[in-house]
Amino acid sequence: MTDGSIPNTQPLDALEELAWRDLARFFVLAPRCLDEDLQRGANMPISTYSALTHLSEAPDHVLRITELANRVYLSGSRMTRLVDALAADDLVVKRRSTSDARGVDVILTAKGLKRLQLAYPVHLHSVRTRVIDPIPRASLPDFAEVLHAIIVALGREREEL
Amino acid sequence: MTDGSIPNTQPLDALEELAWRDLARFFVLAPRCLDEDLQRGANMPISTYSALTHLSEAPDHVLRITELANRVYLSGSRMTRLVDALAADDLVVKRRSTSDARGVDVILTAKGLKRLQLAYPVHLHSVRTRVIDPIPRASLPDFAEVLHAIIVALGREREEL
DNA sequence: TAGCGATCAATGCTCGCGCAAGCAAAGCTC
DNA sequence: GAGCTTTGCTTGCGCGAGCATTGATCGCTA
Repeated sequence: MTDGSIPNTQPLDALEELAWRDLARFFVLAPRCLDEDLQRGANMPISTYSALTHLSEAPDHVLRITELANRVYLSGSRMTRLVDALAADDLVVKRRSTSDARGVDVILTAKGLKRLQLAYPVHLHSVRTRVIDPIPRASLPDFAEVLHAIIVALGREREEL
Repeated sequence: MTDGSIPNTQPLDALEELAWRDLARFFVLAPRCLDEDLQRGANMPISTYSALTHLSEAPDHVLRITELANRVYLSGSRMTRLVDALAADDLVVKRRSTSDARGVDVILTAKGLKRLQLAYPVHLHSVRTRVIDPIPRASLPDFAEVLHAIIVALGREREEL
């Protein structure tokens, strides 16, 4: 807090309570549901899909492990192992960075791209069906804006308690 | 699909993409953030908090393990172990159900209630700061409604693919 | 240029979680 | 009421994820 006011512990009113319950349900159910869809339809976990996607969007299909970890919201250690697994399946190639000998370049292979292209429509359909299409088009702009405000608030963590 | 149309794999437009990205960030960041807050402020993981809350709201502060698992969105096996841990700390008591010898009643103790009451303001403040307060009051009704539509869509899983 | 702190990745470890199997009790059907 | 099925919980196990440590390298500064 920048001022000396009492921390906000006003109980949630009925409407806030409702919104909160659904938000909580959302962040429990959504990941599971989307992951299951992708698993069933393309035999691929979301973490893999996300990593491949970010690689496919990167210049030359190359990213460093740390950078990839940041974008996928995984820890560095986890990404090391994920990349190892992908490399074992020839979906990516690991190569010592030439410019920085500490770093490792992760390069998407043709096989990896193919695999991603196969999974893409499955995931897209899943996201549409489960999440996007249920949002009435007219409500979308407002919804996106509110959501963004929440994300920003989540982002500025660790001030006060 | 009930009709014979092609599955919806229309790529997301710009606005949908924006909303989707923030939703995805939300369900990654929100649980972490709220869990960290509660851990730091009350030394309690969210799963424990949720279990204790549901118990405190149940008649006589009693719930069966399976029922508790359903409400907290955990598997039965996980709940068995969680309840064991809570029982080890005397926050709950396990007792063979009298009406159904297969079942186990989980009963919130005075100590458990006390512990919950200590954690409550911490979590409330966390939820307010991170999530609820960033929502402009005027947008709340619409937001809640849209969110609920999404939850419903998430709920009716496993039709088509 | 020698040294020091910061950064990148790899590795060992632990934890949370679900699944599958097992067991006991309950319920159902003939 | 004997057997099959279902339900409720427990237990063994594996997987995904983060943390802490280590080692190599980089960059900055005296």
